[in-house]
Order: sequence, then C-alpha cells, then structure tokens
Amino acid sequence: MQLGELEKQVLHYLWNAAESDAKQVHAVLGQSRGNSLNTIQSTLDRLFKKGLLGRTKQGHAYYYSAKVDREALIAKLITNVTSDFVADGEHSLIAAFSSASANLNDAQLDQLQTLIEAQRKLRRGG
Amino acid sequence: MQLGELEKQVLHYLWNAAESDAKQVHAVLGQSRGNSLNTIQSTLDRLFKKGLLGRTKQGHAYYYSAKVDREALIAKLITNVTSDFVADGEHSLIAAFSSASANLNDAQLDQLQTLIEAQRKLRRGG
DNA sequence: TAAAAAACCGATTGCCTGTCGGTTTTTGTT
DNA sequence: AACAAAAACCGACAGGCAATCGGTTTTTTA
Repeated sequence: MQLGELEKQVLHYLWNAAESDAKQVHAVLGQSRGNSLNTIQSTLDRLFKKGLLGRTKQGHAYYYSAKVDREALIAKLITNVTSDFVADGEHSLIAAFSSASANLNDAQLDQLQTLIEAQRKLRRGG
Repeated sequence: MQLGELEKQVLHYLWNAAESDAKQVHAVLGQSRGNSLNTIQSTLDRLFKKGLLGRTKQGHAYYYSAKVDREALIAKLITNVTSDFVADGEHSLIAAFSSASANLNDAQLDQLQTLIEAQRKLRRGG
C-alpha cells in the first residue's frame, strides 16, 4: 500500500486534530496547497477505503478520524514493505531490527530495552 | 523507491546466486514467468540505476550482483517508508515496536533481547 | 569484416495518486 | 411536499513508475 504526499499530510492532520469533515481538512490543508474541496474529499475517501481512517455521518457530513495511530501505521508500513523479504515465522520487526540495529544510537538501544522490559512486566501480570 | 514484483524476485535471486548476466537470470526467472529476455534486461538495468545492483562487463555481457544485502535493503526500505512519520532523533523501529510489541511472543521478545545484547557487545568492542 | 550477441531506445499497458467538474443524493428548511 | 443547499459520488484525465517487448544500434567474437 503506497501512500501519496497528500494522504500523508491528511493522516498527520488527523492524528493531531479532532475528527473532522472534508471541509475542515480542506480549510487547513487544501487552502495552503491550493486543492479543491473535492480533492480533499477523494483523498479522505481513499484513506477510508484503505482502512486507515474511520468515518461516521454526523449531521450532514462524514466525520473522519484516524483509525490507526502513528505507531500502528509505521508498524503496518514496515510489515508491508518487508514482508517479501522475511521468511515465514520470522517477525518483520525482528528482521528489521537485525538489519537496522547498527543505525540505532546507545540511547535508542536503551529505549528499546526499556520497552521490552515493560512488555515483559505486562505479561507477568504487573 | 518502489520495488515491483519482478524486481524483488531478481533481488532474491541475486542474493543466492553468483553474479549473473541477463541470460542466466532469464533462464531461471524469466522462463517460469514467461518474460522475454528483454524484460529481464530492463529490470536488471532499473535495479542497477536504483543502486541496488552492481555490474561489470565480463566477456560480452554485463554481470550483475547485489550491491546491498537483504538486511541493508530492509533497513533502507524501512527508512524510506517511515521517514515522513518519524520525528528527528526518533527511530522508526522504536516507534514501530511501541505499537507492535504486544504481537510478539515470548520467544521473539527473547530474540530481540539477544540481538540488542549482541549489538551492545559490538559497541563495547567485543 | 560479417554474424551473433547484447545493449539500448522508445512505446504501450496497467496501476496508483492527485485533481476536479459535474451529477446525484441527502439533508434541512419552508 | 418542494426546494435550496450541502455533501457524496462518479467519471475522467494527468503524471509517475513497473512491466513488457519490438526493433535498432553497438559491441564481441569468430
């Protein structure tokens, strides 16, 4: 699943704003980019069809909100883009880590360590 | 940088085979897919232009070989696809892990832990 | 130097995002 | 119910990229 520039901007917007209708998104993004309201509408619709946004009709218009948060999207994109290169049973994140660990600095390594510890604690039931 | 299906297959092939010319790649991949030799040639050329393959002329034909290994490619793809969603100083893998950690089983958690440890060891110089 | 092999060029198809105009449907209001 | 306004929906076109080759040029080799 490929994300275009406008699609990314819309996602960013919806991660920081309350659920919005096309008009509102257009007021913020479309204006500066010179897009028509229709363009924003199409983009919202495409993102909805991709499962990245949810929507409910409120009053007269659809209100859109992000269905996946930023972290989940990142995880999803990583899985998508790497799945053809990781073996069965191998978790893409782990494969990814083996590939990229050298690019993490010490602080980031610590951070990951902490996250793992937190996850373990959760599983121990505490 | 978007990779097509054939491009991925070619990369896979070249990770496991000695450097090959278009003819050889075609013999293995093109045959089964019903591609013409030209198609394979174009694909090799595209991958070369993308910097993913290297090539040298030996005898009468170019011999191609992978210029990036699987792990490096995975890392590159991850960076590409996530860069618009991670802040400066943040690493996409860590963001991804925050959201996906719950999906890893205990063994995978251990595996990651081990990889981190290995990376630390490397940095200590041993 | 001529035949064979390979490289290179250009064109077409198909898919996806961006972009909207125009039409239909929905909604809210007399 | 009728109508105007708002929004959704449809369809079309442009631009970019991978896949796909036919055909021509260049390079090799015999």
